[in-house]
Amino acid sequence: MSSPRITLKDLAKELQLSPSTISRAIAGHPAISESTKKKVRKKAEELGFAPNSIAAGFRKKRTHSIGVIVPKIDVHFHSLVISGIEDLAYREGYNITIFQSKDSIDREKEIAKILQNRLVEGIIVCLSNETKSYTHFKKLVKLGVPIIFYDRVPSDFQANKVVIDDFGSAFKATEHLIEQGCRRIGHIAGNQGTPIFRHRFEGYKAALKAHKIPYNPNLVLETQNLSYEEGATSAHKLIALPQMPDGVFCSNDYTAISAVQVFQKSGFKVPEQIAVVGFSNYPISRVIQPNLTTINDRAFQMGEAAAKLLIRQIEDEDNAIDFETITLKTDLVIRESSLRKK
Amino acid sequence: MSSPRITLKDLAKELQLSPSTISRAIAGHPAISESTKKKVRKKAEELGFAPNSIAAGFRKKRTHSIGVIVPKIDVHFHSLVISGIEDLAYREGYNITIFQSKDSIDREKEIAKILQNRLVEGIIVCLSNETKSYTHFKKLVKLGVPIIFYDRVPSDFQANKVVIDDFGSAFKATEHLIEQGCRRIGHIAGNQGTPIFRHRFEGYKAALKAHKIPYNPNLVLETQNLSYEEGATSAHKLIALPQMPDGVFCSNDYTAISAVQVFQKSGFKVPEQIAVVGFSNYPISRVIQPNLTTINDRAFQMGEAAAKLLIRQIEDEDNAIDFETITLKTDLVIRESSLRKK
DNA sequence: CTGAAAGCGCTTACAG
DNA sequence: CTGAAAGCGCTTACAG
Repeated sequence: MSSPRITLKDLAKELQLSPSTISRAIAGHPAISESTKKKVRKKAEELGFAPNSIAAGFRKKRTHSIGVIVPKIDVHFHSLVISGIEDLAYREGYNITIFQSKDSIDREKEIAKILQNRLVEGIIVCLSNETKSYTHFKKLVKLGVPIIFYDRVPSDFQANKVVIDDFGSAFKATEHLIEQGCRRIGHIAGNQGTPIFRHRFEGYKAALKAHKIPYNPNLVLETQNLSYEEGATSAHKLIALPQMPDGVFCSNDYTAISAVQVFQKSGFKVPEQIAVVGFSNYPISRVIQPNLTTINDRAFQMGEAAAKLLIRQIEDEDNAIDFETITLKTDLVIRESSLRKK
Repeated sequence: MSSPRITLKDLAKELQLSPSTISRAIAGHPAISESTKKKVRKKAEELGFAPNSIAAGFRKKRTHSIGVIVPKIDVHFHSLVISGIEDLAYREGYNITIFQSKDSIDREKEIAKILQNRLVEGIIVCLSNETKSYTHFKKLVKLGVPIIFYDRVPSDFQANKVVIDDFGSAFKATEHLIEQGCRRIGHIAGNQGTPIFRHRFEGYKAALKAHKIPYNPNLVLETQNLSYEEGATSAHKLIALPQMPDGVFCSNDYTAISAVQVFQKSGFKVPEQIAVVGFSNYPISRVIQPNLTTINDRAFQMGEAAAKLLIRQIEDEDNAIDFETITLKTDLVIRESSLRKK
C-alpha cells in the first residue's frame, strides 16, 4: 500500500536525465526546454512524485514554518487570532505550528526550547499570565528568530507587537455609559498585574475625569480571572453598596453577562436601572438577553496583523526595518444592555 | 544580533573532536565517556548550540509533525478538539501544523497537496462540508501517510475514525424529554446531507418509537447550517403549528438557545410549556437563562483520542494494527431548560 | 539547454 | 571510547 516515496533521483533514472535537470524542470526553471519540462512533469505525475519540501527547505535553509504560542487554543479570542494568523500565513505560503502554554511559564519555556530546534522562521506569542522574564525568548532572538507578541506583550522587550487600544476602548465604553445618562459608573476589572487590564482601568478613570465625574474606588472591583463566577460575586457587591451604580463597565464579556443576570435576578432592570458594557464581543454577547453592548476587539484582524508583520520581518533580508507596535482600533458595539436613549 | 547558528561541526572544531562524537555526546550515547559528554555539553551551552532537529529528522526520515485540517479554527468545537490534539501530541513529542479548509473542497485539496510535500507523519481531518470524494486523501495514503478522521468522517474510506455516538446521544436527549412528560416532541435538525445530523435525526425517531410515540414529520424542521437565525425561524414555525410541541430536541446549542428565546418572547414558559434540549454543551449553554440541557460532546477527548490513535498508527512499524472507529460516549447534561420534574 | 559536484546539518554502520 | 565516510533529497554555482 505505501510504496516508498519517489525522489528526484528516481525520476532522473527513469528519464535518463540528471537530477539537476529534473529539479529545474519541476521548478519551472527558464533554462529548461519546454519539451523536457513536459516530459518530466508527465513522468512525475505518472509515478506520483511529491517533492520533498522539507529537504528543499533544508538545503535552502528555509522551513516556511511559523511557530505560534497561545495560552489556550479553546479560548475564543485566541482561536480567532489563530484563525487570522492561519489565513494570512496560508496566503503567504507559510505553515503554522501551534503550541499552548496553558498559562504555565514552565511549559512556555519548554516550547521555546523546542522552537529553537525546529527552525521555525518566526514566532508569534501571546504570553502566559505567569511570564515575568523573557530569557527564553531572548535566546531565540539571538538565534536570529523574529518574534512578535500580541495582546499580552512584554513591556521591556524589543520586538514587534500587536495590541488593541485597551485604554481607548475602555474610555469609549465608559464615555458611552456617561452619554446614556449614567453618573455612578462601576468597573469590574481584570487582574491589575496584567498590563492590558490596567490599561482598561486607566481608560475608565480617564473617561470619568474627562466628564468631570468624581472617581470612586468603592465602585471598582478587581477580579483574578474575570471569570463568570467572579462577575456574579462582583455584581452582588455592587448591589450591596449603600448607593449602587447606575452603570458598569466590565473588562470582559463573561463578567458582564454574569453581572447582567445577577442584576436581573435581584429585580433591577437592565439597562433602565443599571446599564452594562462588556469587552470582547464574544458570540454569546449578541445572543444573551438583553444583547450585550461590548467592545469588538478584532481578534481575527489581530492575528492577520501579527502574521503580516512577522512575515515582513522574516523576508526583510537586510534587517532594515525597525520594530513597531501596532495598536488596533476597536469598535464599540452598541446593543440593548446599555441603550437607554433610543 | 543574529549570530549564525552553531553546528555540530563548529563544536567539533572547537573541541578537537569529530562531529560523530559530538553528535553522540549530545544524544547521550552510552559509548561516549562521561568526561567527554560533560565537556561537550559545557561547550554547547557556552556557544548556545541548538541542535537542528529538522536536519536530524531529515536524516532519520522523521518530522515528528502532524497535520491537522479543520473547517474553521474559531468554531468552539474544533478549537476544543485541536486543544485535545495539541495536548496529547505535545506529551508524545509531536508538533501540530494546522490548516483550515473553511469548508471549501478546493482549499481542502490544496492543503492535502501541501501536506504531501511537507512530510507530515500523519494527518487528522474533519472533512469540509463540501467534500464528497476523497481522491486527495487517497494520494496521501498511497504515500504512506496515515490519516484519521474525526466528527465529519467519510463512510466509504478505510481509515481510523473518531466519532461521537450521535444516534445514541439524540436517543438519550429525546428520551429525557419523554421522561419529563413531553409527548409532542419537535426536532430542529441539521443538514440531512451530513451523516452526523442524519444520525441525530434517526436517534430522535428511534426514541419516539421506543416509547410508542407516533412520529410526526410536521414537528421536524431541517436547517442548512443550524445557525442562530435558523433556530429562530424554526421556532416560529413550531409555534405556528395547529398544535405546537411541548418539547424540542435541537441538533446544536445555537438553534436551541435561539428557540428558547423565541418561545419566551412569544410568552411560553421554558421548560414548563415547552422543554428544550440542545447539542454540544457550548460554554454559552450554562450561562443562558434558563441554563440549557444539552449533550456534552467531549470535543477535547475527541482530539485526544484522534491524536492517540494516529500516533499509534505512525509508530506501528509493521502496520499490524487494523483500522478502527472509536465511538465516544456522550453525557446528557441536564439543566433547567428541560427540567420539569424536580 | 543539460550535467557533475558540492553541500545544507545531522546520524549511524563500520572500523579500529 | 572515538573517527572517517556515506548519505538523507534536494538546489545551485560552475562548467560546457
